[in-house]
Amino acid sequence: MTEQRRTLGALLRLPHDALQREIYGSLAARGFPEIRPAHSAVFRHIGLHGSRLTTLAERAGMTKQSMAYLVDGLAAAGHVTSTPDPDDGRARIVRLTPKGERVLAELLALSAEAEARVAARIGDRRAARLRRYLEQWVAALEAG
Amino acid sequence: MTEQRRTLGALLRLPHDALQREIYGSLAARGFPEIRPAHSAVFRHIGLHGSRLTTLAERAGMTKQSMAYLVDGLAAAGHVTSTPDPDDGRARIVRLTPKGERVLAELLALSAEAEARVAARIGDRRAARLRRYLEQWVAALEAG
DNA sequence: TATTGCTCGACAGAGAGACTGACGATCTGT
DNA sequence: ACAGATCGTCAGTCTCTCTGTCGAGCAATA
Repeated sequence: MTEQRRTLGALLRLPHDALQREIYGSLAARGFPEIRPAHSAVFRHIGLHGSRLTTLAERAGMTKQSMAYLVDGLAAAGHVTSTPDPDDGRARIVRLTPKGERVLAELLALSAEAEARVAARIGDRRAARLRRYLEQWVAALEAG
Repeated sequence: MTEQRRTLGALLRLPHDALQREIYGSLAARGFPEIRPAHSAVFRHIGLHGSRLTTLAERAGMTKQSMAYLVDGLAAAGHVTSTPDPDDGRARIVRLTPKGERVLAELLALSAEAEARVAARIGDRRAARLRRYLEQWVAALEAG
């Protein structure tokens, strides 16, 4: 059983990858096989009434070009629309379609279900603490 | 301050990415800019006396071709060698060079340093619990 | 021993997802 | 009115992963 010590990086990556497989596997089974993990950058950051491409890119921490690539894919599959901004001739507003909103809802639900399964495996208390510590870590990161 | 609830996936991904940036940034600063995160799949799984390509691929959960791509890069930069297996004419044994061993040592050291910084930010006790809960999660994953 | 089937690693090709650089169109502040 | 900043796009590149195919070598058996 000589448990070799894993790096913290690996301890984050392994559960993350498992979570991702679960969630996007279920999403595919529920009728959205075209949604890939990278698309979550759009769903996570898009506003209720739409957002600019540049805003999305900024929030997701990626280039406009990369975000455009993701948005194009989602637009082709009918999950978002991209319409001209009436207030700015250069800009376009990306909005979720009803189909896209269903996907977002599914993603949030699947995420919650996955978290509940984790709680079932390691215990409610521990799962709650795990979340809290991660939140604190993230807060520290964001503080600088 | 309307803290919106993040998914557990995001709470794993954000610290993971930050950790990765820290570690590979420092590694570059210490003279190994050619080592990229994907290469850790090799360093993490290679045995003390070398391993077969197929074994590495299996352990890393990727195809032989993908592992060969990573190994080729490391071999070109002098971090590993790939020599014929005397016991099996088909196989080749991938081994760390002294340079590769230095990289492995740096990676482990940088990982430990990063973990210590986390402990400094969220507290020793919490960091220890965080690691323990993640280990339990991973153990549960491996159990099936 | 000869054959049959499996395994090892390589070759070729593809695709996702990120990047940089350059650019025309448009907005904004002076 | 103009200079400079910003919006999104076009074109090209790179990393990292995948599939499919294949020749060479190993192992078990008829």
